Amino acid sequence: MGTTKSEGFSEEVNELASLFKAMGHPARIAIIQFLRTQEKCICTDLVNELPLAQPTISQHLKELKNAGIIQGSVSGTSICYCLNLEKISVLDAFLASLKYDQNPTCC
Amino acid sequence: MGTTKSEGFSEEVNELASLFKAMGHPARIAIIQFLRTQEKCICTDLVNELPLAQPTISQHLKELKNAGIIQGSVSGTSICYCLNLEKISVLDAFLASLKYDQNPTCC
DNA sequence: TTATAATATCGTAATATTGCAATATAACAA
DNA sequence: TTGTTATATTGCAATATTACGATATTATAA
Repeated sequence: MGTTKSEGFSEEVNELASLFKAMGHPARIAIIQFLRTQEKCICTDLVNELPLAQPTISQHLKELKNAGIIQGSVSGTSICYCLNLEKISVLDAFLASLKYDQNPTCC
Repeated sequence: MGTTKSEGFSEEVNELASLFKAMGHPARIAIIQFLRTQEKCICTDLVNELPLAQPTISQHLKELKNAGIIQGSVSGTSICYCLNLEKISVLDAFLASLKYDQNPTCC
C-alpha cells in the first residue's frame, strides 16, 4: 500500500505522529536549528546554509509549515519563518511523559 | 530520487532526524504509549491492541528497535520490548533547547 | 515598463515506506 | 515427535517521499 493507516488510532496519536514525521528529515532539523539561532529568519540564508537546491528547501519549509512547526509571515520579497513553540511543546510534553510511569522491573 | 540526502548535515542532525523519523508513524507512537503503561511488554498484546496485522506490527517494532528507541529481550516464546529512555532523552533535550535562545522579536 | 531578487509551484525520475498474505522460525507442551 | 503459540522474514503491490530543473509568481528597484 504505502499509505499510512490512521483510522483506528486516536487523534492524539495521529497528531503526535505527524509532528514527529515532519521533524524526521535532516534538512528539516537543520532548518529548525538555524531558525533558532537567527535574528531574521529569511529563507535565502537557508539556501546558502543547506546542501540542497532552493526548490527542495522550499518544499521542506512547506512541510514544516503544514505541520504547524514553523510559521511564516511575508516581509517584502522575503519571508520570515519562525518556530511555533506551541507545537514543540506538544512533542516535548509527550516525550517528558514517557520518562515517568515506567515500570522499573521491565527489561 | 526518493533518497534522503544526509551528506552535508552534521552527525547530530542526522541522528536527531532518524530518531524523529522512527517516531513519525501512528502505529509506532501507539506502541510507545502502550509500552509505557504495561507491566509486561509482550508483543501479542500489541496485535490485539493495534488495528494492524501481525507482520506489520513486527515491522514497526523492528524500526523502533533499529532506531534504538525500544529494546527487546527474549523471554521464552514471547519478547519483552521496552522503551530506551536514553534515546527519548536525546529528543527531549533537543526540543527543550528550542524553547530557549529564541529571538523574541522574530515574527 | 523592465529588470532583478526571493520564493513557490510543477513535473518527473529515483527511491522509500506501508501493509499484508504467505511462509519461516523458534520455544515450549503433549 | 507433533502440535501450538509467538514472532520474524519474504515478496510484492500501492502509495509516498525526496530532489531538482524548469518555470511561475510576487515585490521592489531602476
